[in-house]
Order: sequence, then C-alpha cells, then structure tokens
Amino acid sequence: MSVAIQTELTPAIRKLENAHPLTDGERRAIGSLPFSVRMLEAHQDIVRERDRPSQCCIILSGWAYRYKLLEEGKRQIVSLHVAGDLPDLHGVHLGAMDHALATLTGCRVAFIPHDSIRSLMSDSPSLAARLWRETLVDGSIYREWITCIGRRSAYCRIAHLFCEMYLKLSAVGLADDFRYDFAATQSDLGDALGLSNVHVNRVLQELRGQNLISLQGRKLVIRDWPELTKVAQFNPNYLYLQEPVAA
Amino acid sequence: MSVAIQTELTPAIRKLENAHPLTDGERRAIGSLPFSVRMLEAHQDIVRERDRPSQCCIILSGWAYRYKLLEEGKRQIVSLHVAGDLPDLHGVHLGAMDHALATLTGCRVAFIPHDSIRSLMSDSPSLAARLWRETLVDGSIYREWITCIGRRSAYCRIAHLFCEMYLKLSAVGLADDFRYDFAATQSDLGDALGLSNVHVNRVLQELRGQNLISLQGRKLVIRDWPELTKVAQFNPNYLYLQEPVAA
DNA sequence: CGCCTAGTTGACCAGGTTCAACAACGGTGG
DNA sequence: CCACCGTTGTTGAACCTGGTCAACTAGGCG
Repeated sequence: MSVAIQTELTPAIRKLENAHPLTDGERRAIGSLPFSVRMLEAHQDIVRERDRPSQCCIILSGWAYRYKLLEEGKRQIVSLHVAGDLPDLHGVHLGAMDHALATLTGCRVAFIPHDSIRSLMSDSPSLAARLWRETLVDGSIYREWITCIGRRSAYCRIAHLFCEMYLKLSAVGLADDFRYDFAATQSDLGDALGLSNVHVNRVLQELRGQNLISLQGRKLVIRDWPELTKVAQFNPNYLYLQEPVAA
Repeated sequence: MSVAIQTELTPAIRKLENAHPLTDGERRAIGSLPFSVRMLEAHQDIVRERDRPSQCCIILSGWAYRYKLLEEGKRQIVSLHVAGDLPDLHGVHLGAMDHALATLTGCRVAFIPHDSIRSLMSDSPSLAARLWRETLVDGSIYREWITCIGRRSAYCRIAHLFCEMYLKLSAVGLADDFRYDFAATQSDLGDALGLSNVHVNRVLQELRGQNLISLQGRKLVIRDWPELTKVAQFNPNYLYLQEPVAA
C-alpha cells in the first residue's frame, strides 16, 4: 500500500481502532484491499435509491450524506458522514438501496468491491466484528436522530447536531479547539433535522445571539461548549467513542 | 432442543431465512444455543439505559419497544418489536446501552448469553452474516422513521406505521387478511411518531372516517390497503422482506 | 458585470400542542 | 352484584412552534 493512501486511510483506521488497536495481521489485511480512489465533486450522487451496488466506499475527505426523497419533492437527510466513515457498508448484506448516498462537499472517496470486503470478513472474523460495530454505531446515531426530531425543539436539535459533528470530527483529528468546518448549508441542516431553511436561519441567529456559537462562511466556532451541550441535552454516549472530549 | 421452544422460535427462524434457507448445520448451531425462556409482564424494562447486558434476547411472543427518555420526562420510542425480533443484538458489540428496551404487552422472551452468540458467530460466519443483516434491516427501519417523523404529516405517519407493522407481522405469520392485534396505545403511538396522544386520537378518527381502518380495543382492521399505502406513501422496500404482500 | 447560490427578513398561516375535563372500559375487592 | 379505581380514549378551546410564500441582500466566481 502506498504511503499516500495509508495517510488518507488514517481516519478510517482510527475509527476501527476505537474499541481496541488493530493487530498487524488486520492492518495487512486492510492494506491489501483493492482500493480505487476517486475525487468527486460536491452535490453528486454516489449511489442512488434502488441501485444494487457491487462496491462500497470509504470517505477519505469531505462530507457526504444519505437521504431519501419524498413524493412532493421533499428531502430527508438521514445521516451525515465525514472522513473515516463507511457510509454504505450495509450494501454488502442488503440488496437494493433503500436510500441514496451523495457528496455534500467535494470528496475523496475510496471504493472497494463487495467481494473483497466479503473475503476480508471471512478471513478475519475480528475485522468483520469491527466493521459490524461501525454499522451498529450508525444505528445508535439513527436512534438519537429519531429522538431529536421526534421530541426536541428546533433550537435543541440544531445545537445537538453541532455537538455531534464536533465529536465525530474530533475523533478523526478534524476538529479541535471547539471549531471546525461545518460543510452543510442552512437548507441541508433543515433537511437533516426536519425543519425549514427559514426556521433554521432564525434559530441560528438565536444561537449566535446567546453567544453559544458563531458560524460564518463554513467556519463554525463553539463559543460555549458546556452551555451548548446543556441546551442541546447532549449526552455523547450514543456515539460510542472511547475518549469523550473534556468540557 | 425441545419441540416447544422449536415452535416458539419459528418466527425468528423465519426471519433469518429471509435471504435464503438455513443449512442443517446452521439449524443445529441455533438449536444448541442455551436459551433461558421467561414470561414478562407488560410495561417492564428488559434492559435499561447505561446497563451493560451480558445477554441478548429474542421476542417469542408479544410486543416490545426501545425508547429513550428526555430530561423533561418526554419519551421517544425508537422501534417496535414483535415475535422473531432480536431487539438488543447490538449489545454483543457495543458497550453500555444508549437506550432502554421494554415490553409493551406481556411477552415471552428467550435470553441467550453474549458469549454463546459470539462463539456461534465465530463457528458459523454465515450465521454471523445473517444476524448482521438483521441489525442492518433495523437500521433501514430507523432511516424510514427519521424520514416519517422529519418530513411527513401526522396522518401520513400513522398510516405508515400501520402498514409497516402489518408487513412485519405478516412476515412471521401473525397477521393476514389485513387485520392484526395492534398492541400499542394512542400514547405509545404518539411517543413513537413524535406526536401528542391528543393529536393521535384525532388523526385516528380521520383514518376511520375515511374508511381506511378500524381500530377497536386492540383489533386493527385495514379496510383499504391500496388507499392506506397511498396516503402513507408506503414503499415496503426498506423492510427488506422477500415476499411483499399483494395489493 | 452578471449570474447563481446561500442567507435574511416580514407577514401570514396551519399543524400540532397543551391543558383540562369528562367518558368508557376492565379489573378488583367488598 | 355493585362501587371503586386506574388506564385509555375523547372532546373543546387557547395557544404556539414552526411552515409557507415572497421579496430582497450578500457573496463568490467566471
């Protein structure tokens, strides 16, 4: 494996090592996977609903998201993904996609054939378990999103997402000092949280007014992490990260 | 394995065979698991948030649900489970529970130690894949729920859930002829769909008024399946069942 | 400069919530 | 057998969070 791709895989490796470090054998197995790396433009579908993909992907850089389209043209974003994520690993075991996967920003993406993943998993049950775990953490995040959308106010939801993405990005070294690049637009935010873009705009102003965050261009700064987590009712347990951020 | 437990496991087996039939070896492996069967009362926690369970369970009969509690005492139900489901399989790979699991009705439940599951999975990678698949289908259902709660009206959401549960129950032989026992109260429904019990009540009246359903006691009858699926915007793909119901 | 996307604002509206009271029902004990 | 009780379902009225529509502003880029 070239040094370049090795570096690019760092976030993914870091995630897989969340439970405990990889063995040399596991590293070798990952290194021998046939990656095909591509740079994708922003706002491009990677996989569409009803597709039957024969490969899955790793996000190397940029943000991606999964979404469903409704009859009246509405969109619901069901998850956000950053470097290190394997957003369509489920394709290995499920058939036709029940949703679509797309880039939010320009993304570097590594594709791996399902067959290679399958033989990796049968060769190394421990790696299979690690990959399974990743999909289970996805499930846990879904549960939290259901709870947010179902029972929390717009103010709380938006604050919550800022906290979530901060920890997700921190875990792969892409955020620290309570700031990061927040790639989604206000419309994207609305589609992720079940809100209109107009209302997102107003709530953002309120969050700024309370001096909890600032958000200009794509730069998000969390000005008061303790207070933000409080109004967000944010409890990081559901992310199943090993090293929760200090307050 | 006794004939009794074998019969009780039928729904679970049927679910695992959704992709393709079990081999004799796989059946034997399942049969040799050490089940401990218990009858639980309605409205009882099976696992609580923050617990670190050392076993997981199979619902043999009755309805169960997973939920999260919020600070102000609100509740969000994140999934409903019926006979054949393994609602806390994720515990094998994740640590402390991020949510709770409880019975909605009286339930017969089989408990299996995680260790037994783990050795089952390392002995039979194909069974491991089947179990993994179950958790992925759960994930797919979460995505649909996020979409429902985020972007669909109350009317649509309730209709959607009635369709979903009909197919889930049909798949394990617990519903046919467009009728089944709907175990949840109106408050439960509200907590699952992000609505108040009062509004659920009103929407139910409208669904009855449109002659789409009738619901008395715990008996749900779907009076007009084509129309109900239409107003629900219901597309069964996300359930990943092999034999979709005829319209 | 012109175009396009993203962000912002105001006015109005509606879906859904809250509160409070009451009805229906089933189970329990006297 | 009936009185009692808790749970579930039902109704009305007032309210409010957040949606819709439409117009306008601010940036970024070729």
